[in-house]
Amino acid sequence: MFDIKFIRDNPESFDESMALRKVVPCAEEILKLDLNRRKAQTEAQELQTRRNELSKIIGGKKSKGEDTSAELKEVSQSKQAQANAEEIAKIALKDLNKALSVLPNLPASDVPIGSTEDDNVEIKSWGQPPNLELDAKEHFELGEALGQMDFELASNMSGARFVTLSGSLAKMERALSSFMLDIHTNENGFKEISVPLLVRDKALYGTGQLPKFEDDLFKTSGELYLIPTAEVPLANLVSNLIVDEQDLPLRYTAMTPCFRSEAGSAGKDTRGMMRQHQFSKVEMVSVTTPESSENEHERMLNCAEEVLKRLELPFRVVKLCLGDLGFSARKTYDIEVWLEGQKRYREISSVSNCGDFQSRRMNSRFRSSDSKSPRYTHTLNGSGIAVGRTMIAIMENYQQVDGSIIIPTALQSYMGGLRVISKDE
RNA sequence: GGAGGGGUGGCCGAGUGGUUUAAGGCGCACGCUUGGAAAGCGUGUAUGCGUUCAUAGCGUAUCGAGGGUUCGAAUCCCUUCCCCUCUUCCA
Repeated sequence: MFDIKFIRDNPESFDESMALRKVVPCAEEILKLDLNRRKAQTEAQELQTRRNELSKIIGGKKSKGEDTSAELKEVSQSKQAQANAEEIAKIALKDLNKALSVLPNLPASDVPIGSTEDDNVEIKSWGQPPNLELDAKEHFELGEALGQMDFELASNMSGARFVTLSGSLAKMERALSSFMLDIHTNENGFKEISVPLLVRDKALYGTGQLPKFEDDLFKTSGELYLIPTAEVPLANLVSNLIVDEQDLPLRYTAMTPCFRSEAGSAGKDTRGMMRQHQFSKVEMVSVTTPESSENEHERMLNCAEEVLKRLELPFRVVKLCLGDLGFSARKTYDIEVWLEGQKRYREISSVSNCGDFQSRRMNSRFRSSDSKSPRYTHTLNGSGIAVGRTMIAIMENYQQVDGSIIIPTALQSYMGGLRVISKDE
């Protein structure tokens, strides 16, 4: 959501920035609504001022038993005009908010030009692809051969894009969740939160999933939606709050299942656990001052990278180009992990700085000593990291000729000391 | 699920149609006082929007939220959200 005052002052540069994100110029139309609203509001307020005066006079006169018919007449005459002005102002505000609510965030100045993921820019890489001597298999082949990953059982009860894990693979999902949360809470200063998995539309509006992306969400028969990421409940922890500057940054983390309808991704990653309706993810959210969000962004990226480093999984980091940028983000880094079975890097974490975009929608502010009125916070979110895809990476990169999986050293204590997952365990 | 009670400023709390432009207290900030502190005294202490060069003034709205009645609503009516108590059911 944007500051209407900013658009008022910079309509041309606003349209130019929006054009980068393939949004047709709309500043003129928006400012027209804004002008109508202000005109009508000013008119209504002036009439209200007079009405308030008259009411006070009437009150005074009535208490003394004096005649008030003149005042009553004046009020009744202006009543309709005021109601009209109020109605116009109300509709204009509604239209204005509607128009603003579907506009994506403005990209940061250093976001690369480009329209597809091929235009993303690699900024660093870590580790070397293992380049196994064997004919590397994909995770679902390995998992099914181990008898611990079953897509058919899941689809029988839930349909496509679900999986059941069993035995050591089921345990690995739990182990990874604890492993990641421990890093973020013990070393990175994030506070662990247990959050609701069902939220109202208001919360999803705050983080930007609504009103534009309802199709990507699962909605219950009531008014609640299943969360597509813990970013939603974590960011909304600060909605409608004014926090003290000294309490910033706020850093939250949570492990939750995430639910996505995957509308529009038919045919994409249909095999395996790559793209499911339900998956586990550890999420990080930071709430900062505008001055420190850039640094926090780099910090959060490091926090996510650290998980892969400990697991000794090779990865690279790309900066998303304009066309690949999410709706609420002004800048995003994706971490892509090497998958030996696919022989390519695949997204395993997305770390975004949303600037004040979500904060305006959520009305999340902070009070600082150098400003009389509260200012909007900046919000950042990042996967820390996707648990399901981490399992895929471990399986594919640590596979052995006999189909067993070596467990990364750092994870072994979380697996009760287990070092290898094999079929005859 | 059933019955009842309640949501007022940072906090507590008064207020059932008109000097409430929300009493009073606490907290906080500044000032006076003091050798210094406490106490005391004084002043100030919300947010949005509009107007504006202005984060100065002025206007307007906000007593959980949204509508309504009225010349006038914290107060009356309707809808809705949340909290509490009892009861019921349940992990």
